Amino acid sequence: MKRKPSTEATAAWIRLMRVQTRVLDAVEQDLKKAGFPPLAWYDALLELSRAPSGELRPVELERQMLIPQYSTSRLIDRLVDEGLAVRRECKVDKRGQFVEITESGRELQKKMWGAYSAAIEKHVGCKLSEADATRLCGLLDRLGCSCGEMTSPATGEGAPAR
Amino acid sequence: MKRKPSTEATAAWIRLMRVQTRVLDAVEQDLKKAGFPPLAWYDALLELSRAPSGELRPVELERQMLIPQYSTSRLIDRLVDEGLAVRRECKVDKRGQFVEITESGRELQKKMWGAYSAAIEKHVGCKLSEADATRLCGLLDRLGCSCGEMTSPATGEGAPAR
DNA sequence: TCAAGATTGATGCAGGTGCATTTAGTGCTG
DNA sequence: CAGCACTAAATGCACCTGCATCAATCTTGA
Repeated sequence: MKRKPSTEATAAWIRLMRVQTRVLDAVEQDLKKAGFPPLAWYDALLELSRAPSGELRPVELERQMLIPQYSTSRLIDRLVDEGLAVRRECKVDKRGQFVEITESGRELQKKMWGAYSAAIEKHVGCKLSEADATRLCGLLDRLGCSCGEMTSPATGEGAPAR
Repeated sequence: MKRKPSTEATAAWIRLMRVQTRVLDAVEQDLKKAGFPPLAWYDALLELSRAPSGELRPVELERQMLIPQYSTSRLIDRLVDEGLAVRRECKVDKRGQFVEITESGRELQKKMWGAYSAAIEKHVGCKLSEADATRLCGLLDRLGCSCGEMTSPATGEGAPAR
């Protein structure tokens, strides 16, 4: 009950850590240089904009984004401070609330997608054929044990989940 | 000059972010639960222990670990505080210094490798065949544009580079 | 040889994150 | 309906990180 990982597994582990860090840093930098906020903001705005009436319970957002509760709470604080979302009270459960994306939030999300998608293409897309990207997905999925749905169509907007 | 990433590339991007986060968190948690310090400490100790006489210039460590200068400086502070390394003056360049691993540092590094390697096996190794691990390495390397050497032999100890 | 510039390492500050706890409200059970 | 366990969200604290900057030293080239 103390089996050692194979050399190959260890190599894969190292690659996974290094490459993710590099690619993420590169994409975050591109976004920052274009004057945009961090990716986490985009993710939250995307989730909100996709929600039925542009609003979600914080606890939903938390589950979608796979980040801890306090982290969600503070992310919402920042979005609200910037006027990208508003907190609305939840009448059926007075402990809770709704967070609703504002028009300004929707605009930012759309503008960010331009820079974001360009960064994905630059740091991932153009380095892999579509077949290889699919292969990579398959291998990664095995590690993550299914991490969710396929990506969306036409408007196609991707959300990571740091 | 604004080509969009393919659906496949976007999916790969998302997987890369999510899976790395999950696997890293899982490994860090295992280490923490076993009462060990963070992975970054292990990486630093490993680099030091591999160095010719167990000592390196901070600037070397920085390059090995691919972390920023100030981060290295503070990591060394912590190692020194815990008695895992000592700072020694550098006579040939009075701006600089050497950081030398202590016996206690070497012991910790070895003990950590037990828990660390078990975690790699648990969260990566046992989910992929060796051939798949190799394929994954190949695909990831294409994104990172060569991220270094193969892993070490017998004593085999892996270092990421967050 | 000496001033300009590069390099090494540390640090103050602002902000982000994890952890534990708090506050408030819900809902089940006896 | 009283009590108790549970869930939603916020927050105080410690620590970590990034950025900018500093002080000290080295290198260089006129």
